Amino acid sequence: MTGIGVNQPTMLQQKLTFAEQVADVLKVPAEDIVEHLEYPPNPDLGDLALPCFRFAKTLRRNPADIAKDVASALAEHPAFARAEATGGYVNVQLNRDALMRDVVRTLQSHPEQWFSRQRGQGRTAAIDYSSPNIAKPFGVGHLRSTVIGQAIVHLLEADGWRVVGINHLGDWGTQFGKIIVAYRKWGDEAVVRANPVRELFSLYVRFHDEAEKHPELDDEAREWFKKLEEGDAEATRLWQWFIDESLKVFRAMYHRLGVQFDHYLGESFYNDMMQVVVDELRSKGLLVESDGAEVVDLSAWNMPPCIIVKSDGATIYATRDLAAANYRHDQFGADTLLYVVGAEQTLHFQQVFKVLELMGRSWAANCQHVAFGMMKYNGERMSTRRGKIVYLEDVLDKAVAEAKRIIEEKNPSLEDKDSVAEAVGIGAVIFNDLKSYRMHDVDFRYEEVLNFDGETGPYVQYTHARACSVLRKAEATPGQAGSVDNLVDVHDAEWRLITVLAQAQEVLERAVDELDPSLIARFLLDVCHAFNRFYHDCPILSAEAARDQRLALTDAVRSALAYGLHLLGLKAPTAM
RNA sequence: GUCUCAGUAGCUCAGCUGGAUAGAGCAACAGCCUUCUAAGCUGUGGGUCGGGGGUUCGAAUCCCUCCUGAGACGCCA
Repeated sequence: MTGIGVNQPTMLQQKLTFAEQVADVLKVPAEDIVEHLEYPPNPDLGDLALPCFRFAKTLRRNPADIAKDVASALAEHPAFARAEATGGYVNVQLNRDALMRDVVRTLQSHPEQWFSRQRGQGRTAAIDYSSPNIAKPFGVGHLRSTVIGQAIVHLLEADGWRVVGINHLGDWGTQFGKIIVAYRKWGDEAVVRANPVRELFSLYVRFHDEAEKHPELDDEAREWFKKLEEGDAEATRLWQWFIDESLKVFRAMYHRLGVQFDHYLGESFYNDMMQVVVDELRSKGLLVESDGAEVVDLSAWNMPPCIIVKSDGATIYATRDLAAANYRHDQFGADTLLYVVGAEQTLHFQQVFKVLELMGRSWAANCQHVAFGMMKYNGERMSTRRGKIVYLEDVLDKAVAEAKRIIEEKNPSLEDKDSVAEAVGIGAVIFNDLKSYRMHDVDFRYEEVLNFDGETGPYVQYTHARACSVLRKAEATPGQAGSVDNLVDVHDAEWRLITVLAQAQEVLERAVDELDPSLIARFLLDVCHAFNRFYHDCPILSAEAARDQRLALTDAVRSALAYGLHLLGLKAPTAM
């Protein structure tokens, strides 16, 4: 366990203290013991537990005896209030006062320190996320890459990384030939200007309909894309116009979602870097001719070949991704490249990463495809071509309207109803997408997104607002409410809350290591549940001796939730 | 066909670097607001952890195999 610089009283530190105290007894390095410490299934048993069965073989003693020795070794240390051997387990109870003081004090003033020890110092990650296609609507399908990516940006930054967020817009390819053809045939400038993305998209859908009956349209589209590649003035003008209009709509959507990028770099940005990649591959002898195309043979790694130059001489997305990877490494100084892209592109990224390795890029090992499952609707795959898509804008609007309805019903005197409704409605949508495992496919259901009860974004936001409300009633300043200087007996509900809050660092580190925001989402739900239980069981303002410590604890929860919500990209209204 | 990923309560999921009676939420039912925001809290019912083998003191978790679903499998991204 190197790297714990400051002597932080997090649960991680408690574990380390435990491990160091018993390392001699078990004749095992402390860091190995930390790995095996766990939380007892039932809080009555204790706060931390060590199963001793695994040490039985090497020590040639039975687990129950080992547990007894471990327990007596722990009894000597002030951090532990009680250590007990039960069967092959050692259960300890921590010193409540000490941990509570440190959790609350740190959290009140510096929540970011409570969550992290800045392991990413000196590292830079470039992360590719959202990356929608120009002239196509922003559907709920794109939500996943967008919100997962944005949350990962926050997680890495929280752990000390420098992060470069990149929106790899789909602004190139034969699809633009199609849209140009469709626009020239059936489009109307005024109509497009009024609602650019939706109108361009319906032209695109119409193109596909008509092309089924009139295949010659496809040839026309190819011709127009070729003109675009050759710099034809008309083609370029239309293409640029589509991009400008799309970006206006996308930026508005990102603003609503609280999503930001350091760079918008579309696929077309790399056009003039392609030849360099091809030349390098060729000079390194990696390219082989195959059916008229030039490919990198990957059969030694049990993968199909990676196509670099198509048989018509044009490059392809793999080439583009190679160029982009080099650019991100060289220009942004990124030592780690992340791609938040759907799981259906897994093979493609494996190929690209392998080719980078073959090109001798040492950092290829730090490239990672952060894959996620597919968003479906009514169990069916959404299809942009056929126009079968759920517009994200519609989803957000419905969620916000639902939030507004609930506010009118429950808290009609609330100030800033509209901005709170916006924060809560959008929070519901974002949280819903972040809370479950990335790799699962999700079937989009309105009834689920529009339900604000239980394990939802609004529940977390509500709990935060509730804590804020208590502080307001106490006329206390957030960040310095109450005090933990003089503690009176810590109630079980208070303690339960402390033990959850104390796990923040472990959770953040695991979320970073696994690039999985859902761990943070579930942690926040645990905090909320523990706080609401506490809120229900323990009077705060009307408490006598315990008033100060409970107020401080409430403030600590407020701080932790505000910070956690920020990590996930949700707003934290102080009232709702 | 090959490869990858998934399969846990009616539904959505957690638990998966092996450990103590498999946990939440939703839905259903039953309680709790003259007291700090009931978007809350408590309780009840609900499980062959896809099936079968194996490893182990111990398997939802690791290995093998089969079944089911999704995705990928060369000139789209």
